[in-house]
Amino acid sequence: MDNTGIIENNKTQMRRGVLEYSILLILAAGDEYASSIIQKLKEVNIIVAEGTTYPLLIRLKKLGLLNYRWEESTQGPPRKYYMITDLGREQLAGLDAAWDELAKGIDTIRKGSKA
Amino acid sequence: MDNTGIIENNKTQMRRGVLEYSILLILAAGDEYASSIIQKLKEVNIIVAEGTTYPLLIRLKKLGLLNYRWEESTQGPPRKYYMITDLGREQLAGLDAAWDELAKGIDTIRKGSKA
DNA sequence: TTCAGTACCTTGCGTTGCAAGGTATTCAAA
DNA sequence: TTTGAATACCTTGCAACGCAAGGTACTGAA
Repeated sequence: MDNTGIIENNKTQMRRGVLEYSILLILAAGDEYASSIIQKLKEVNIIVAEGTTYPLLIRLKKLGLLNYRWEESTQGPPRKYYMITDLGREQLAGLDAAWDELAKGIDTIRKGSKA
Repeated sequence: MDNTGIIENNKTQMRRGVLEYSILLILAAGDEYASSIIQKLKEVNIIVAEGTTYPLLIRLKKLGLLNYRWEESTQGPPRKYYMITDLGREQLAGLDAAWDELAKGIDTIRKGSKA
C-alpha cells in the first residue's frame, strides 16, 4: 500500500479549500494573468494545475469578483490580466475572517491532542 | 444574486480540506464515537454533516489509520468508538507538516497583498 | 405501546480539481 | 521560410467526495 499517497492526497485536499482565497489574495496585491498566478502560488508551495485555474478564474469573473483586460506581450500571445472588483474585495474580507476562524479552530484541537 | 452564498460556500470549501486532519487530531487525543467527533468539531466552528463523517471514518478505517470497538451505552444504542492506529499517528505527523506549510504559504501571500 | 432521544448508516446529486489534449502567438535558428 | 521552443490561453471527461435526505435500531420514560 502506498502510504505517502494518503498524505499527498490530503495536502491536495487542503490546498483545494483555500484556492479561491489565495487567488483573491494575490489579485488584491495587483493585476496578474493566469500563468503568473500559478507561478506565484507555486512559490509558496501551493501547487495548482492549469485545468483548475482557468475554469476557476472564469467562475470568479461570472460571480462578479473579478474582471479582466487583454494586454499584448512581446514574449508570446496576449495575456489576460485579471483584477479584483469591489465586490471581490468585500468577499475577500469575509474569507480572511473565515481563514482566521479555521486556523484558530485547528489550533484549538491541536493543543487538545497534545495534552 | 446571493453574495453571502459565495462566502458560505468558501468557508465550507476550506473546512473540507482539513476534515481528515482534524478528525485524526481529535482521535489522537482520545477515542471518540462519530457523534461526539461531530460535536467536538462544532465546538470549534468546524461544521460537518453526518453524511460526511460516517463514510469518512469508514474510509480511514479501511486505510488502516483508524480502528474501532463497540461499547454499550445506557443512553441509547451501542457506540462505535474509533481509535487512531500507529500508522494513523505517522500520517498525522505528515498532515501536521502539511498544515504548517499551507498556513505559512497563506501568510506569505497575505503579507504581499497588504504591501 | 408510543414517543423522544440517541446513534448508526446509505443513496443520489452536484460540485469541482485535474490530467490530458488542443489552439494560437512570438521569436529565433536552421 | 519553415521548423521548433517557449509562452499563453482554453475545454473535455473522469473521479472524488461532501452533504441533504431518508432509513434502521436501541433505550427509557410517559
